[in-house]
Amino acid sequence: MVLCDAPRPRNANATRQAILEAARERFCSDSYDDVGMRDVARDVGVDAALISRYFGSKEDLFVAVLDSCKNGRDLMDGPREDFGERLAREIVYGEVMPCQDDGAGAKMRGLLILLRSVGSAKAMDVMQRTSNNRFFDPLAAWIGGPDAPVRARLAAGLIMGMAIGRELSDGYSSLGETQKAELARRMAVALQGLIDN
Amino acid sequence: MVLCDAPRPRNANATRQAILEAARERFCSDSYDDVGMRDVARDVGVDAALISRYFGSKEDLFVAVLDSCKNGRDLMDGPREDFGERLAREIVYGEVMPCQDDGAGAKMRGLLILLRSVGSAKAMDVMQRTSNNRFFDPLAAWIGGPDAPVRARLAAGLIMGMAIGRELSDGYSSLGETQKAELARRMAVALQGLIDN
DNA sequence: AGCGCCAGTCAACGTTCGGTGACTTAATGA
DNA sequence: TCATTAAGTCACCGAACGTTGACTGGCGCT
Repeated sequence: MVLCDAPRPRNANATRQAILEAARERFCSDSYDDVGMRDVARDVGVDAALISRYFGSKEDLFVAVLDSCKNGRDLMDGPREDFGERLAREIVYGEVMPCQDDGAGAKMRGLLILLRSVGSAKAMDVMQRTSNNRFFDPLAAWIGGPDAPVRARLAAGLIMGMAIGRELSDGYSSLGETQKAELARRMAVALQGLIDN
Repeated sequence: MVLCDAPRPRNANATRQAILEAARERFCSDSYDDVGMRDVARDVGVDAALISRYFGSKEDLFVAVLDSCKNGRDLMDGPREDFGERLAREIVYGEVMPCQDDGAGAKMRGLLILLRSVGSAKAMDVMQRTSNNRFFDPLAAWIGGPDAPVRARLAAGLIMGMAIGRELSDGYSSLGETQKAELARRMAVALQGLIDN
């Protein structure tokens, strides 16, 4: 999305930041393979060569984007007894997708980016590292207790799977409003059970 | 995997079938974008042009592969009260990945292929159609009852998410044997709860 | 044996990709 | 005002992709 046709003021830091944000937006809505350097460059209104210059390689850009996202830890702030409901609401209703700069879904952004690029061989290394450091491990630490790693995997699995199912089902568009509410309710219960139990 | 260096006997049907199987294997272990026509062709020991000739386009080949897989309905054969445990075992332990021609994971193959290519923009259309026709809908029908679609989404979500988590965690290699068992047990319980409840 | 058909090959096309190095242009300090 | 530095552009590379059309060679039929 080109925001302005006027020539960008020559400010390396600002441009670098703009590239990072454009890339973040792209990686939020397309997989690693489907995001092209030229796409990101066009969004910023800059030549693609500049991205290589600032960030090195595409993979480095991807890492920088992931680092720029809020830590997965933020998923868990809020009362523990609401965890399931908060997450379920965030996934079933629209706050996940849009990926605005500071929207309600900001805390989901890192996870969303990871989900988008699941299956991309080129991004696998980065993904595995990041998903552990930023998502599984914090979640397990937050859950606590002896079986925390196991329960974290389960909770994360349900969250990821539902987010993907949402993609596959085009935002659960085939479900009516009451069914959607029921889906959110049931997901909240299941999720809460996974971390409480 | 080239099985034989001797020139393939001139049999269009057999060759077509061989291409289909090689493609199925490829799509099982790599995403749509990461599977190249030349890769498949090399596996069969045939020129890539032949695939275009037989199947039309890459997307058509992908559709043909999905059609050649067992219907998702097969996931559900077996006693209903074992559903959770069967699926959990299949996902936590190794039967999903290998994707041999007639292995125990054969019934998971269609789902696995779908999961691999989640996120690929080029495969999205096919994926959405297939995942509904072959996976969500049969599962909902099997579950039955008023909230079947909702519960099917949840069960499918957990299954998909755990399968993906398995990818991200390199086969849950960081978990010990007892933790793995605990993971399978908890997943079985959660899954069973989603369809029974 | 000769012929025609068809499975399969080959070389090439046009595109797109990520990345590089040389260039131009704008801002800055003396 | 002018030279220097850094920001940004431009043309291009080599590789990979899916796909095409012309070609080749072996098989079966008469």
